[in-house]
Amino acid sequence: MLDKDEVKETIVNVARHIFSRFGFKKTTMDEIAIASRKGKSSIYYYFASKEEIFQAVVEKEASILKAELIKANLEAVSPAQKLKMHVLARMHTMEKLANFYSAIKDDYLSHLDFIEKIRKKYDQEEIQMMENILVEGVQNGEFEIEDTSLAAIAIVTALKGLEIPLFWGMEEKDLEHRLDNVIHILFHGVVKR
Amino acid sequence: MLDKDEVKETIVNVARHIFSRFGFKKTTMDEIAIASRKGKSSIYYYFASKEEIFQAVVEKEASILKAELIKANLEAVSPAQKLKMHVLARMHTMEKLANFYSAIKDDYLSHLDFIEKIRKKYDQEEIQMMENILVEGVQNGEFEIEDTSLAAIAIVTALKGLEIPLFWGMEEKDLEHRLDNVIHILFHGVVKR
DNA sequence: TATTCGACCATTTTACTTATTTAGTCGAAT
DNA sequence: ATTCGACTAAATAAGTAAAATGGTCGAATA
Repeated sequence: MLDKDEVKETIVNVARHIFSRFGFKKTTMDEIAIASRKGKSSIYYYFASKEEIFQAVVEKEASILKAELIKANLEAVSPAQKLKMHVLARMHTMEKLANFYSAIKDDYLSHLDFIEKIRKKYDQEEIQMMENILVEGVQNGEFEIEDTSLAAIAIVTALKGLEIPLFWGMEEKDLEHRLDNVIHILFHGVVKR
Repeated sequence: MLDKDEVKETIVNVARHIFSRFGFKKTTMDEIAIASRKGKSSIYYYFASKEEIFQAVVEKEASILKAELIKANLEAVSPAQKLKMHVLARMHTMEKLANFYSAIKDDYLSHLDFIEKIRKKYDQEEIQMMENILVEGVQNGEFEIEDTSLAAIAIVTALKGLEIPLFWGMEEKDLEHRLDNVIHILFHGVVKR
């Protein structure tokens, strides 16, 4: 017997899959209901509206990224390795999640406020994770950073900048090349004085 | 008496202005003709099609950026200053050109091939400009870079990543903050060993 | 009590037809 | 060499009726 939250999660996963094909507008509640093997009204028992399901999917996407980043962090041992793993895990996870963002391209503007809200929240968390890595590296003697807080913001900002072309379905093939560049910047810097 | 190329340039400038409001599809040749104070057929005397005008506008946008970068380069004296001026000039120019790219959002996919072609060409030139700055800095003793070629690609890639949010009309207010981060990365590096 | 369901409604979207606009042409005028 | 008005075929917008869709409700089920 599944409890309420488990059913909700199942529905969210099903919806995530469907939204990833043709976006928000072109997905119907009937589709979600059928794919969830439920009556439409049952879906409405768990979620108040299509919008609410959509928002749950967006949160799910964000939490998947977060989970992958935490996993990468735990697997790596040294701070330098953590940094590298973070960058790689982030980009490869975003590559997977890109389906969804690419599909909701047309619906993006009408959900901008919510999506930005979620992303800002998770950005803060990512910056915090990054700063922890950097602080550990400094204590470790592996890194030499003046302002870890600013550096964390700089790195996460750069990573966010890199992910966007992914969403719009361009230049995916260039991902590895871009990653090399980013890691090169982070590890060797570009201009040393 | 204006010669042919001057008239063409006038038309392109007028068209650039009009395309920047509502994009490609929602702009009519009659509008362009009226705004150019010409008959529609006269426009067709100078350009074979609406598409051709549009492409000329795209090239114009790219060449404006290039001109601004060259100007910034000439004004700065030291390589470090050139680097900083390049970044600032690029972002502030892109902020101005963002109108256009923001307006053609809906038409972007149908002109993707041409736009990408133009951008790739100018990217190459920008990377070359950047490498010249870096090489000069190394000779100067101001910079210490292992691979100036790779560094140039890395910097330009990072700048390109940063410009995209601008096109979609988001986070413009964060531009200065983002710029600070980028300059911080470039000048101080992030992780020094 | 917690959950599922079918029947139902108001609103939105689609499919289709018709009217208008638009990209592009052509021959004459300057 | 350049401009223009009149013209056409094709694309787009406007209008409308039919279908689909988001969401509700009360009864049924477990």
